[in-house]
Amino acid sequence: MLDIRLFREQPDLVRTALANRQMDPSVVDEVIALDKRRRALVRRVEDLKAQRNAASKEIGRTKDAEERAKKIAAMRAVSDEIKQLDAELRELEARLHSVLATIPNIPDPRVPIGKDENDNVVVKQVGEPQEFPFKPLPHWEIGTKLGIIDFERGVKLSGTRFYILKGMGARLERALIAWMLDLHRSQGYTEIYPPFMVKEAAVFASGQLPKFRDNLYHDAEEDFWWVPTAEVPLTAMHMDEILEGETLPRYYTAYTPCFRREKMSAGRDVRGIKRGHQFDKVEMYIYSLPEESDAALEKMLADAEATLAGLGLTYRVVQLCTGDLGFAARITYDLEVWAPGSGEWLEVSSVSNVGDFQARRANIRYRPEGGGKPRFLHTLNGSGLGLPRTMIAVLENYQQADGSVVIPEALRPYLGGAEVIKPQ
RNA sequence: GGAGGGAUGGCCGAGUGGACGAAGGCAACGGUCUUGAAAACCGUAGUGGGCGCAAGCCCACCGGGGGUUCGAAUCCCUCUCCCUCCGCCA
Repeated sequence: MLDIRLFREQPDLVRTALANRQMDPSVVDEVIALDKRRRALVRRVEDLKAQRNAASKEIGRTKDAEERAKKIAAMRAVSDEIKQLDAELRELEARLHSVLATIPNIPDPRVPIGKDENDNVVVKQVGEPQEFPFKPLPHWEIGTKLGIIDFERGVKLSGTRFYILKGMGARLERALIAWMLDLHRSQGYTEIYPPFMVKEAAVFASGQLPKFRDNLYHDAEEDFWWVPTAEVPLTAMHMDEILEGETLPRYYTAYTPCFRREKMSAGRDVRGIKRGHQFDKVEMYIYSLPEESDAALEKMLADAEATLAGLGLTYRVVQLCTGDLGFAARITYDLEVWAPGSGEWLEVSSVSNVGDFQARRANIRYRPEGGGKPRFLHTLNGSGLGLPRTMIAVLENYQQADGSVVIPEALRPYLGGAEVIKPQ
């Protein structure tokens, strides 16, 4: 959520931001008009309330019954008007809120301006796409041949975009999760195990609602929403809190499954395990002082990179342009890992500074050290990493001519010392 | 699922229609006293919004949302959460 003052004081900043995001800037005028009307109404209604308060006190002091009745009668009209204006005001504020709730964050000035993902900028690449003495297979073939991914039974159970991991496949998934959590713990993050279903307010806080309702699963009877990412509970965890300044920054990491309808991606990436309705992810999250959030972004990016480096994978860092930036983000770096079998760079992590955007939605503030008014803090989120695509990269990069897959060294302690996955 | 009891400021806790933004205590902060500290004493302290250059004035907030009333922490409705007991359950 953007600060309403931005619309009053720097409307062009917001218009430009929306235009750079390839969106219609006319909502800005709508917000300004609503805000103006709201303030005029507030003034009127508060004026009447002040009148009423004064009169009520007087009535309380009036002993003479007749005079009292006269005063009460006079106030009845005022009270009725207040009631009516209050109702109007409520409606107006609800509208203003719902319009504001759908306006994305303002991109950081350093973000390259661009139309879509084609204008993203590759910042750096670490490693080179590996040369194979044989034709590397895509993971769906490797997984099937090894007997560690069962697509057919996944579909039998749950339909398209579901699969079963079996034997070393399931263990590899678990090993990756455990290893990532341990790595982030060593980087200073506190491990969190959150609920996987949360209430609507929690999903609103991180920005997935109301705009991305179509991509979320929720219970039809109760207010339960399946988390599309751990970012949701990690944001909402501190909803409506004022944190002490000296406890910042706070570093959190969490594993959760993520549930997404993928309505917008219908027909895309249907092959393999690249895009499922349910997938695992280890997330990093930082609550930061505003003045430190730039540095926090650098740390988080480095921490995410360490995950890929630790697995010995070739990857590149891509800075998203304004047109490809997520709703809540001010600035985002994607990490893309090379998948030689599929022959593509796969997005395994998205590291973003969202500034105070989520903090405003979630009403999370901090009290500056030494006292003072509470202020909104900054939040950052980043995957470290998305599991299925990491799994793809591991399988495709570590595949051998004989069809086996060598296990990255870092993971071996998590797999009872096993060094290779052979057909089972 | 059934029955009952609760929710008040950072914390504890009083308050059942009229100067209550809310007694009292604890904690916090500033000061007096002290060589220093403690104790004691004095004082300051919430959040959001509107108007204003400012000083400041006003409005709202006693779990959330509605309502009754000239006036609500207090009465009514509703929702949420917590506690106790019973039932069921991994």
